[in-house]
Amino acid sequence: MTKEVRVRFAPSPTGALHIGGLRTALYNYLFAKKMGGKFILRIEDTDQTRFVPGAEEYIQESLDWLGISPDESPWKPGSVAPYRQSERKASYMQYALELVEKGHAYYAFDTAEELEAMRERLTAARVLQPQYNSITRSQMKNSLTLSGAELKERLASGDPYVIRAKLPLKEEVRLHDLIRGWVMVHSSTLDDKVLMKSDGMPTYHLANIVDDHLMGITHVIRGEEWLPSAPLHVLLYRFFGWEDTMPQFAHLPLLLKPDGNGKLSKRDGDKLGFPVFPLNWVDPFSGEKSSGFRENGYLQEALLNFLAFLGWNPGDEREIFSLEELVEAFSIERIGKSGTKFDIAKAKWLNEHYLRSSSQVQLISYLQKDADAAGVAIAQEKAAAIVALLRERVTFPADFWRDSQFLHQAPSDFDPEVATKKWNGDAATLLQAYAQTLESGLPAPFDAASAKALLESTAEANGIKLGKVMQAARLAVTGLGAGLDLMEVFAILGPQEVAKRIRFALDTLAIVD
RNA sequence: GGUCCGUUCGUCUAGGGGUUAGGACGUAUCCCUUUCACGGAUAAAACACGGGUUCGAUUCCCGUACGGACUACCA
Repeated sequence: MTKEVRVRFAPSPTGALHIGGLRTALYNYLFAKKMGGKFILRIEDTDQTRFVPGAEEYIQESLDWLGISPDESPWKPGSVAPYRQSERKASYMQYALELVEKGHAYYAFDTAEELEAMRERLTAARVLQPQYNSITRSQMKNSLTLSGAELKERLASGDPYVIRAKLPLKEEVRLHDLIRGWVMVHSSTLDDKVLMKSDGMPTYHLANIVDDHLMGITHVIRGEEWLPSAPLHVLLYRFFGWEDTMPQFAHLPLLLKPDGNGKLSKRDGDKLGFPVFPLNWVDPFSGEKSSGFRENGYLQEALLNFLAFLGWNPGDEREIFSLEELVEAFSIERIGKSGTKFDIAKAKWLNEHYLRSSSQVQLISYLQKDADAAGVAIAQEKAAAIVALLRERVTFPADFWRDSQFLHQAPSDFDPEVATKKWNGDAATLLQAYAQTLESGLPAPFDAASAKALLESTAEANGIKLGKVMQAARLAVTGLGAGLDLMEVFAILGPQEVAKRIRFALDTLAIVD
């Protein structure tokens, strides 16, 4: 039997969870469930200067909303707790020290100014990549260049220092990526990355390797932006002697801007008018607001389906997948290699699909909720009729209310273009007669069929062709030139309201024949 | 600049040495219809370029171009 699959999603609580991060979380979840393994959430808050209050809760709420809650997390600790790196702080130093002892890391005392001076010197000497590496470290202030006595003294006096990885000068580092195959990088292009910062916190690189090891992570599924540092991570596993349990890597293609160039960013959403975050978010420091898919009316099933297909496909022609179906169909092998442009039109289409397959009761509740908020009471029967008429033509839940405005309130003005083109003497004559009939009281129930029959007979009695005046009738009653089946609208409004609206139109609209 | 990754219709993609290069979104047209949608049908639309390898390359290899990521005591 093989080892249980354990994957982790490891965001930093530095703000709202980006939609790309959410997709990474989804793929981790899908893989874990597919393999019968565990999906773990670890908060990577080693940069105290970037911590943003509320960001953790935002992450949690986003995952919960999508239905991909982690099996283990800070809020649901498993056997490898804690799940917040700030709470694991105490354990990292011993690992860094272990590397120092093994000769794979060293203390460095260089100040920010000295580092800057080094880079300037190197740049002046036309060194292409000024970096702290196997060559330049010999000229810097570190435990490799300082005398044993001075090192002891600096350490004892509490001089601030970092611990850097000591990378080999010449070594081909190979790593196998589940999505990209073998990736080869020469160690001479890597620099001596900082492992422990002077504030006593580890950097991503150290914390990540140590925690993945300690938490029994079997597969690291993360964004492509980590690919360049993956060779360093492989080296660290080797330094620790953990190579035989090193997780497998899968670097996901990035989500790109819809118009082509670059990684999708927060600004794109603002600019193009669609969200790039799952939920609304207000930055606690700047007060800046970002809108979310959820509040924009996207259904969680739709966002899930949309996200899953950004870089993955099942290999056949199915497009509509529930979370369970995604789990069933998912495989890392079918994740694409190239960056994916974010196309909101597809998300809208999916949303329409899921909205239409929602229950009548659910859709009515959307309408009623918005009506309540606007202080309008809609009889349940009327709401049901509205939803039935609208369900094939909405994209978002809020459309039920928005697109049924004219059913709740008589038009105060009329589409001028339609009025000019369609309003004529015949229409006025017919509607005048129709309104009169409606006002005189009707024997039969007033439904779409009887409303139509009555309109037809009225037209016939006046020698008017119905087709010529339907648009005018629509204009008179709704103020608009297009929309729902007019007779159904009449039925919902009822005879008295229809007559009243016709009277108003007759009084308001000028006849231009 | 350097390192690494990538490149099939506008977009998401299937495919893979011999195919009419398939699907979906979007777009257009037609049908349905009192309008608009829905639905149905149809159409336009792609293998970045140049060399190899091969009987044959969109598919394999190498270059070029283009795009992207990374290049912090951020993750």
